[in-house]
Amino acid sequence: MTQLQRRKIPDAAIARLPIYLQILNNLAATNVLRFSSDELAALAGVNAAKVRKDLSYLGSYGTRGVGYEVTYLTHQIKRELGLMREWNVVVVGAGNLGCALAKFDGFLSRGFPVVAIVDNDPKKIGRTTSSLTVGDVNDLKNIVRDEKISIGVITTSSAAAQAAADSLLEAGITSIMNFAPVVLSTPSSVSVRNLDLGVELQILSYFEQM
Amino acid sequence: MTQLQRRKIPDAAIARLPIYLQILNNLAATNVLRFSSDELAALAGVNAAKVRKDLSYLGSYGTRGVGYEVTYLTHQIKRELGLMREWNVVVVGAGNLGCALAKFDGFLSRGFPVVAIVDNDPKKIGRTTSSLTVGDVNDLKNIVRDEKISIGVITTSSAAAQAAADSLLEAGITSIMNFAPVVLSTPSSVSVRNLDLGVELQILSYFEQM
DNA sequence: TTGACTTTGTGAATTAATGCACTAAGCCCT
DNA sequence: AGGGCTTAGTGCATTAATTCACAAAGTCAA
Repeated sequence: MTQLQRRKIPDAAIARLPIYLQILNNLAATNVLRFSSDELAALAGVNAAKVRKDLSYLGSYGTRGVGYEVTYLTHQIKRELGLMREWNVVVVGAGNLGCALAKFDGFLSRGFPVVAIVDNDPKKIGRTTSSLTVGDVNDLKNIVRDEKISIGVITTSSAAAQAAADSLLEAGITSIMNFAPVVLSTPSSVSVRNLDLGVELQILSYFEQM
Repeated sequence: MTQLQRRKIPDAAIARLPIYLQILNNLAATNVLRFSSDELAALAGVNAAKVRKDLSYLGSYGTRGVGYEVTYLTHQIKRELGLMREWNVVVVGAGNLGCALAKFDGFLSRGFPVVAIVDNDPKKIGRTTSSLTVGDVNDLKNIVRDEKISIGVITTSSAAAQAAADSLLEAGITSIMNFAPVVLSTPSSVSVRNLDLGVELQILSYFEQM
C-alpha cells in the first residue's frame, strides 16, 4: 500500500478509531508507554483481532512481541482522523439543546470549538449565551466564511431542520451533525451524522421490553 | 415463525424501525393513509428492498399491489419496539448537558419522560431545573423504585461515569444511554447506547479531511 | 547464538447485512 | 371472468464486518 493511494478504511473501523484514541489519551495520562492489542481490546470492550486489524489499516505501527507505543499510535490515529488541527463548529438552533451544546466543553476539548450559534427567531437573535451572541441564520454564509467554520450542528425543531441544512449547504458546509428527528436530504458529497436521541431511547426500549 | 418463539430481528433493522416510525407519524399528520415500500424508502433515504425486509420481520402486514396502512403499521412498530407504554428516565449528572436533556422535549414527546435528575455534587443537589429538583445520586435506589424508572442517562464527567453506571445498576436499571466519553463496564444483560458527541465529530473530521 | 516466549499482522473462514430479481397476491378496468 | 398492473414478500447472490488461527518477527535470558 503506497502513501499516495488513499487507504480505504472500512466505516466500522473509522467509527472505532476515536474510541481507541480516547483510551490512549487516558493511558498517556497515567504514564503508560506501551500496550498490547489484548489490553486495548479489554479497555475498548472488543475483540483483540479487531483491534489489530483496525490499527493495521493505519499502517504497520506495532512491534511484534512488544505491542504499540502510546504516543506514536496516538499521533497516527490523529493524523488519519484529521485531528492535527481544530475544526470550527456552528450550532444552528439556539434552543434548549443548541445553547447547551454551545457551552458543552466536550466539543472544545476534543478539538471542535463552537465559534458561532445562529437561529431564525428574531426573539433569540442577539441574545448572549456563554460568550457567544446568537446570530441570524440568514448571515450564515458570512459567518461560515469569516469564522472558517467546517462543521454545522443542527438543533432546530424537526420542522426547521431541512431549511437549516439547506442554509448550511448554501454556506459551503459539507459536514453536518443532525439532532433533529428527520432524515435530511443532502447531496451525497456531504457527510451527515444523525443523532436522534429519541431513536436511541426507542432502541433501548426494544431490548428493555424483552 | 410462530408467535411464541420471539422473532430474532437483526440489530441493523431494529435501529431503523424508529426512523420508519417517525416518518409514519409525519405521514399520519398529513392525512396519508397508505404508502408503498418505495415511498417509505425514498423518505428514509434507503433501499426499498431493505424497507420491505425490515417490515417483514414484524410480520406480513402489507398488501401486495397496494402497500402498507399507516395506522396499522405504526401500531405494529410501536408494539415491537415496546412503545405501547411510557418509559421513565433518570438523568445522572446535573451539568450543562444533563439539565438541557432534562428539559429537552424530544424525550417526553417520544414517550420517555424525564422524571428525575441526580448528581453527586452537594452544591447542585437541591437546585431546581424546569420542575425537577436535583436529587442525590446516593438516593438513586429509592428514586428508581418510587418513580418506576427504567432508563438511566449518564451525563457526568468521564471520570464519574463508571460510578454513575454502577449506581444505576445497583438501583436495578438495565438500560443506559451514556454521553460520557468512556467505555462503561457493565454485565452483558444491560443495554448500553453510547453517544459520545466527540466521537461523532471526529468521524466527520475524517471525511472532511479527504 | 540459540531457544523459549510474546505479540503483531494477515490470509481464510464465518457471520451479518445489503440489494437484486423474481414469484405470489391482490386491485381495477373492461 | 379475465388480463394487465402494482407491490409485498423472499430466496439468493453479493458485499461488508468480524473472528479465528497461524506464520512472521521481534524480545529476552542464559
